[in-house]
Amino acid sequence: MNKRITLKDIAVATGVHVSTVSRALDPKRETPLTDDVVLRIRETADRLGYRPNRIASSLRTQKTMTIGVMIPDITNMIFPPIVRGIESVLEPLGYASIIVNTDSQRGREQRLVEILQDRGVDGIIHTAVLLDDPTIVKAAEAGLPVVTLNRKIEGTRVPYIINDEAAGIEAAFSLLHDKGHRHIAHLAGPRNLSTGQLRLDAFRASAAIRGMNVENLTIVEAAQFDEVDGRRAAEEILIRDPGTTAILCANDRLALGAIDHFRTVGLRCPEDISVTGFNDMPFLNMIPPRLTTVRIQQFEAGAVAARHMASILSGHGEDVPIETILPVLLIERDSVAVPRQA
Amino acid sequence: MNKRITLKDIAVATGVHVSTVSRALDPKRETPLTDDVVLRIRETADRLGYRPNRIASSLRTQKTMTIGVMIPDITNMIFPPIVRGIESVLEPLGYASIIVNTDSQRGREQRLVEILQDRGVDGIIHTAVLLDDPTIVKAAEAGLPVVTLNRKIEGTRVPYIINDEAAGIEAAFSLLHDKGHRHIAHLAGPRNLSTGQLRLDAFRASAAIRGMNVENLTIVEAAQFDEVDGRRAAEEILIRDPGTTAILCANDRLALGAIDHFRTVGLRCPEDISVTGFNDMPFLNMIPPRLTTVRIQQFEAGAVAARHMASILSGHGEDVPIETILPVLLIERDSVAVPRQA
DNA sequence: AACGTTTGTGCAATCGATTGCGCGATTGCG
DNA sequence: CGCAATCGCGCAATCGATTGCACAAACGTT
Repeated sequence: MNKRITLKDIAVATGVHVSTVSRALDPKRETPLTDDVVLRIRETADRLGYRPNRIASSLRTQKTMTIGVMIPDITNMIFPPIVRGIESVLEPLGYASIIVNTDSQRGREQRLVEILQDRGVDGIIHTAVLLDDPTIVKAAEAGLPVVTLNRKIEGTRVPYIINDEAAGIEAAFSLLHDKGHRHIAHLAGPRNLSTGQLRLDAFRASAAIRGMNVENLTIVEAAQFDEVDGRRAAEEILIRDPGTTAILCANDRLALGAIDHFRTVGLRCPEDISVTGFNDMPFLNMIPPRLTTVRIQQFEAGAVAARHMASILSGHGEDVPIETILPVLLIERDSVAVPRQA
Repeated sequence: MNKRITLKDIAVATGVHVSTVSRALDPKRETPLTDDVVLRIRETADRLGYRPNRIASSLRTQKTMTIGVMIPDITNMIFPPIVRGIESVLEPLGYASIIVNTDSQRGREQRLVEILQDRGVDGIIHTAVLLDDPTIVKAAEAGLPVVTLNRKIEGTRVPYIINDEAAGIEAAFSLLHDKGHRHIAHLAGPRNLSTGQLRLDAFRASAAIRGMNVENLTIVEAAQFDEVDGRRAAEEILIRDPGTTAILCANDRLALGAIDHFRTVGLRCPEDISVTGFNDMPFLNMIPPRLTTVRIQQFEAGAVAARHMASILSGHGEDVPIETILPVLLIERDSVAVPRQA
């Protein structure tokens, strides 16, 4: 167990003071040093295999070069690309990230923010889902750099990156409407999640601009963004309005569940009923009927968030826009057709 | 920006020395203290909202309560459950984890180990894939606690957790053989990845115990564990042995690719050719034909690895077994049938 | 030649928590 | 009642890197 090399070791080896070694090894050196000394120090440093102790450095400088990444659940397939997007930007800059899963639980989220702060993260990238979580807001107001994904925090200067949910819903709605659908139901996500609420609002807006009576729309809210609730909600939609010819779902998994329910009651998609999803998750194009859906830019969203965070941390916080809206893309596949009796 | 509370602040507030405060707040206190003092300190501590500075603590104790988790790629769906399994154990114990993606690149892996060591991680959990990566071995030999997943490191005392790959392959082989298949090909994974090699070996073994000529087996190796290579390799298998009635694939994605290729050449699965996968990845049961595959315990594997790591870190390293083999489960679905001309 | 600048380096404090050592006070025992 | 053992707590060093300040040497100026 050979001891780690420290500045002191190098200082002794070269016969200078540790402060000089520190300065010689500092890339953006403030104090002038003789080239000769710098060279000698550099040389012995990597001859001895010196690796700076980040802990000590962090203690002194109050910077850990670590950022916290809060996500609901890494096993949800839409998040890994976001994480990689973040790291694609932050890792080259020397930052490491601590990823925590909130499981969308308020209490847990609060504890995790504390944990991250205890560890002295330089900032937090927060892929929010809960519509109201005061913890992260408080942290931001206390001066911790925060960037959020999918979530606007009103009344603060916290930058946020969101996908153009409204445009995505509108594109899907437009497609259904253009095909001739007039009985379009919405299988909504949980209203306490930002994406659930936003997509619901967008759905109503799309209906409204086409002169449809917003009051009469069939809208059923799922409790979870999963297949089980998709099935349940789809069943309820058919009960509430048997004349439904198309269902615009708040995400792919709900759509998959809905289609599965239709199968059990003998309805075929898209012949009997059209369905659209949202997210375009991996392998979706291998599950029949290949779902028409809206693709969002996950990797890019993470990368943008990370770039903004990096700007803030390097003191250029004023350059980063409060709002960044990423474009989405309608992916037409096989789950939409003209309504049966048009 | 209100300053953080430190031990010194509490010391001043209660009129004792910081060392006393430190001891009073230490749950496993070595030095005896008056209950009164402890109480007063504890009380003022959380009145002031004290949160210990882990950085300072780490510097002094040489423990960061952080472990590094190295995985090939978090966007590969089999890894998120492993990560959650790890965290389910480590987080309650006060550990945080830094997750890094190696992308199965040797050079990258080496840099990442260094990065983790620079950050003073207390240990590394390494979900290995590359069959030979000297970096992690060196780190382990240098005294860093290491536990590996999916990978045995010969000649060391590094504990490893593996799924019972051999049993899984044997189960799949046995199923195919029992159905009457005698021309069973293997669509192997990359040989430089541990799972690729292990499953290939197991395939040969299964064939051998049934008296089949191991030399004559049709085995094609994919360069990547993905659908594209699955298609390519499947095509080659049919060229090499048109009489093939079943293909045992080294993982699900290869199997999916293979089936896709069969579709393009007019072969149906399972009517014309049977296929098995490995891993039982999410949503696999929604992709037709529902693949018969071998389920591995990802979450549990991560949890076990974490438990072993925790044991080592708490000084009970001698209690952890070098080898842990997790059972697998054959999941029979629809991609296997009796051969066409039996 | 005298004096003010620069220039290169050392000194020492600092970040906040931990911990071996030791001192004074209390307790126990004979 | 005296001495030793124990107890409770303070002192100060320590972890390793960073950085404001001081200081000496070298330089330039008049």
